[in-house]
Amino acid sequence: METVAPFPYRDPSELLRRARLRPTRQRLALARLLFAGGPRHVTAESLFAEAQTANVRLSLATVYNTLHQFTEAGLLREVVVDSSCTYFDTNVSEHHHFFHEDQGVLTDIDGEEVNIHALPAAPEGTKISRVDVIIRLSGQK
Amino acid sequence: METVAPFPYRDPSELLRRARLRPTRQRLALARLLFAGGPRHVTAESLFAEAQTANVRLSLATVYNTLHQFTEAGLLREVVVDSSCTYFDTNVSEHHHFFHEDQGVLTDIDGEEVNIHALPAAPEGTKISRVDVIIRLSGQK
DNA sequence: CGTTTATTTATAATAATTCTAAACTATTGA
DNA sequence: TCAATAGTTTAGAATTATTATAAATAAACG
Ligand SMILES: [Mn+2]
Ligand SMILES: [Mn+2]
Ligand SMILES: [Zn+2]
Ligand SMILES: [Zn+2]
Repeated sequence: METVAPFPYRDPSELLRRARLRPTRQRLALARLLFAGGPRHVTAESLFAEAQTANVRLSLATVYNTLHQFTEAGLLREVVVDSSCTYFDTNVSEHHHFFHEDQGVLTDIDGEEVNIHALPAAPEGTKISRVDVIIRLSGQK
Repeated sequence: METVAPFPYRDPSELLRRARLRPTRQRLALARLLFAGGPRHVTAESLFAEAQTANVRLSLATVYNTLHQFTEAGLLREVVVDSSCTYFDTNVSEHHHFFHEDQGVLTDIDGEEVNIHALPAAPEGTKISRVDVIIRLSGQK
């Protein structure tokens, strides 16, 4: 019986090649951390800490550079939920979020679980680049 | 024929009294700027600039203090759309936003124009404190 | 009034992020 | 294989929105 992996694992080198980014030690390590498991949400600081723990030696500046390069390449997307800190999401497909305000944690909501009925038209001369739905939660767990 | 004001004008002194904040020159001036016209969205910097132009002498620290005090009193609400800058909204009733990304401008969407059908349940032990819908726009106007 | 308490503000501190420029590394194509 | 080139990393400085500090000022209250 075949099981479908919970997340399409992408070979880090392949991924960097496609993004036209040189496969440096730092980028490979970050790609592994980001994409080897299931979908996740990180901040520059959280990913940096994780790299340290995994004994990957790199600078925080490289983490920022890489997160932005990956975002530009469409491998990540930014989620704005907190004005003091930028979150990056490895799930780039259309979906919305719970934001656990007490813990500063983002979790995904399945695409079908939020249904926006009656979206207003974009004003003259503009086009909708994205619709973000953030359900802010308070309380434990 | 009576016309309904587009926004319930609130007497600044009355407003401060109800919020249990002393009616200082600075707060009165900011309350006037914020609530005398129609609903609006400001940043600390934009409101500070406006005060300067109106020859109200106050410090930027007072603008920040006042925006937070007004928010705590329920006269304003924060809107998170841009990780580099905090927006405050004089419209505290339930509604959603267009965010004009090129200009950094927020505009209101009427409550009825967005209809979320099928909102997921809050995870165990949490409660929904707010649902934010941001329609991000690119392009002129 | 005079005393108490809240407010304002200049200024310093903080913190996330970006910038700079020098050192390092991957790629390329003779 | 190797030098030249172009891209990458990084320490450290700079930036920027925001918050903290603490002294001066103003409002409230009896
Ligand atoms: Mn952070
Ligand atoms: Mn701002
Ligand atoms: Zn997500
Ligand atoms: Zn609004």
